[in-house]
Amino acid sequence: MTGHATIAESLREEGYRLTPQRMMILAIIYDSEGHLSAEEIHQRVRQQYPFVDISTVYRTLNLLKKLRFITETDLGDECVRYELVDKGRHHHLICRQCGASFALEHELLAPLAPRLLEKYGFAADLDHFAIFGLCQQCRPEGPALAAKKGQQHGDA
Amino acid sequence: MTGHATIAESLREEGYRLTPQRMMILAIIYDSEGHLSAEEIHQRVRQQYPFVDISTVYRTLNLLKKLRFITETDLGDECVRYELVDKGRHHHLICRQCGASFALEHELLAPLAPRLLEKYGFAADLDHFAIFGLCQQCRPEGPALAAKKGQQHGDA
DNA sequence: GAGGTAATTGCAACTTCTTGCACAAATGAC
DNA sequence: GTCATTTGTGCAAGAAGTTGCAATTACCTC
Repeated sequence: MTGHATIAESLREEGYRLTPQRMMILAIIYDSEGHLSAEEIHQRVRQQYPFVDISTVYRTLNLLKKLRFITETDLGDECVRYELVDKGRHHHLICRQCGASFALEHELLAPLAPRLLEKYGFAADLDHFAIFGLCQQCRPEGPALAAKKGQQHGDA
Repeated sequence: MTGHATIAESLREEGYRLTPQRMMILAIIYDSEGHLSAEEIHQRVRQQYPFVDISTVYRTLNLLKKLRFITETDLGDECVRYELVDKGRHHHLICRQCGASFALEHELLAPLAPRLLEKYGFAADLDHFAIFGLCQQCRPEGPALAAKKGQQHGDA
């Protein structure tokens, strides 16, 4: 059984029906390397089933999100993206000035979970965070030691 | 000079104009205790200036957000809320099952910033996080030791 | 205080995502 | 395989937020 079929089977075990639409959306997310937007998923689905509606895509994404098979991450302006949870936990550092995005391995955030559990009894979903800020290039006291202060090399 | 007037002055120093609309929106956010939605802000503004458009509210909120006078936080479904940054940094633990929200003091998250700066040269904006997960009541191995397993006391 | 200029606003159209509803189809029983 | 049940889908309308544009107005200079 291939990867997305495993998730599909779990869906069915939870009492949800396995429709071709759901299978296709799962397969597309599974096969994709990076993060997909709802619109991208919709377009790929339509290459096979041209009559699938965008509302079905959103409803399926919300279901998969609720069951925690996928994560939804807002990677900056106009970019909500979806990805399988178990494709490896990772997070993003996103520069609010230039929009650049950097990967952040899970290890740096991981210690937070046990501390939240211990202190608040709260089991945090640290699946896929997007942390905004300023990258090295855009910090005023950045690499060139404020030589470019006031300049921007882009705008998020 | 009252609090919101200080921010207004900063706005002007940055080259932005002080319009009555902006002053009012600032005053409303400043005077409010909790987190306000765009719609709430719009309604309060209209009590004084009935002709202010919702788009002006959104544009002003986006400007204040860009200048980091306010934070925008998604506190669960259908709830994007705005708050002054310097009213004290705090974060939220939000239960995805029952929707309950718990305050999280900044201290627990604060150590992250220097580590991101050191390791990635990234100056993170750790202003106002919303961390989703399961609260003590909703965890299967929660307070009553799995007695209520399978039950939900609400739905986010 | 008057005038010029460019930022800001209100309006309307638009995009993105959600929801209600009637019909279609996945599942389970026979 | 057929039938009944109940979930899921497509469509269209709606809610939330954004954008283009002409008119307004805050701010600077005189």
